[in-house]
Amino acid sequence: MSFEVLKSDGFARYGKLALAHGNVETPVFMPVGTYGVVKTQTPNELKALGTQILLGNTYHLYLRPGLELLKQFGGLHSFMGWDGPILTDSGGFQVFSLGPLRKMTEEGVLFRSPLNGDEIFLTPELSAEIQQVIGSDIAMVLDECISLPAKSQDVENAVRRSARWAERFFRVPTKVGQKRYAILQGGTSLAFRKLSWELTCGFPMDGLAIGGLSVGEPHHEMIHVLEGLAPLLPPHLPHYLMGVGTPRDILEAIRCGVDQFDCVLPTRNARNGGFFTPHGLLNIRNSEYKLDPKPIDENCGCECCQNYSRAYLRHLFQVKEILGCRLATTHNLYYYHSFLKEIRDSIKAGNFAAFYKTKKAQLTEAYPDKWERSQIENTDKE
RNA sequence: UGUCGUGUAGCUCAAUGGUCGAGCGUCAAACUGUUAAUUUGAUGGUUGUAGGUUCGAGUCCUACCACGACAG
Repeated sequence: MSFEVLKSDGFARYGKLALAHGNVETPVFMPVGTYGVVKTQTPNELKALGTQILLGNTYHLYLRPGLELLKQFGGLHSFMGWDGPILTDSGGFQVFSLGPLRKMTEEGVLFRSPLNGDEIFLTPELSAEIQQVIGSDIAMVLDECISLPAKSQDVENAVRRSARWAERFFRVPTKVGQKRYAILQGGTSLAFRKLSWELTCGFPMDGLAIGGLSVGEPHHEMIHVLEGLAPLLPPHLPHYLMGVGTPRDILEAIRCGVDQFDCVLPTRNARNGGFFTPHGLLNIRNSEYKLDPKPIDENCGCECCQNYSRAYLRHLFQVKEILGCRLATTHNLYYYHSFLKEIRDSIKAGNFAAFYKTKKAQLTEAYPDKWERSQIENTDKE
């Protein structure tokens, strides 16, 4: 068994995932390193922050540096100097996010490279091949992700096409040591989510991902899907919620049995001056921090909070010095990894339910979603 | 002291005699399997001052003020 649930509390589980490049304790947050680098951080720094496994991207790595170079280096691990586990996304998300630069067909997706306009035809088989050359510990099937809200026919089409692509993906012979995850689609409809599972459950998967969430729907709709899905997810497989999310989203998803997460929020927000704290996102560029000698978070043990004031960090962003991006990324990843560790500890200790209750109250206030924020604004106006 | 030139947003500059704009700055907001150290929005003006010509002046005329260049 490569995945073992060591303790559970409701649907929440603490587990161990054994991969070719080491073991991973779950639930786990996987920082996004699209191009074979978590922007601003070295592998050693990532490890020190508590990173267990990284995410890389098939589509981007295929464009640059390309297969020839990756083959020459024997894969991404040795190329980037990271000896821990790597999960690669299949390029499915780019099908969705690259918008007008692509053309969908049943056979695959025709992309136009944003770099030089070259045509790239990404198929389930090619995605599998690229991920094998990359040498990731976990490869994802190529799926079709759509934005929400969507017409029910479009959601169903995405579910069915993703399943057909998954079938082709799993026909490609496995590479030794590489796990493969299937992906559920279905938008916010539980009926389509169930259909997606029925069409997918026969494939020889090592893990199951939930895709197509956090793509425009309100927080409570995402939670609704996760709650409905929780009893359906096969308990012996690791569950991966793709692209999610805020600390609050993650807490809720773990309650619903999710084991793995990835998200650009901690790293992207960092570069835009957004620091994650227990009290919400702190925008260091705001003038209220101009003279503030306090650290971002007094209770945080990261290098950034141990050594630098808000005033200094704001200064770094004002003058666009790279160190600002670095320190913010350091802080945010430390925050995410520490948060996940707290959750793992609470499940291990058998107190997840109580932990969830107090954290939920805090985070609901600290991280209201777009829909809730507009409610709050309307209340203020009255 | 004289001659010439220049005065428009915090800064650098636009604007046939016909509603003074832009970039940067400043202040905010957004960001969920990264096309993103990005994007969006807001703020910001007695056009150096005082007169004059004109239906109408940032623009033309006069004086003054400030700054710059050159000449003594």
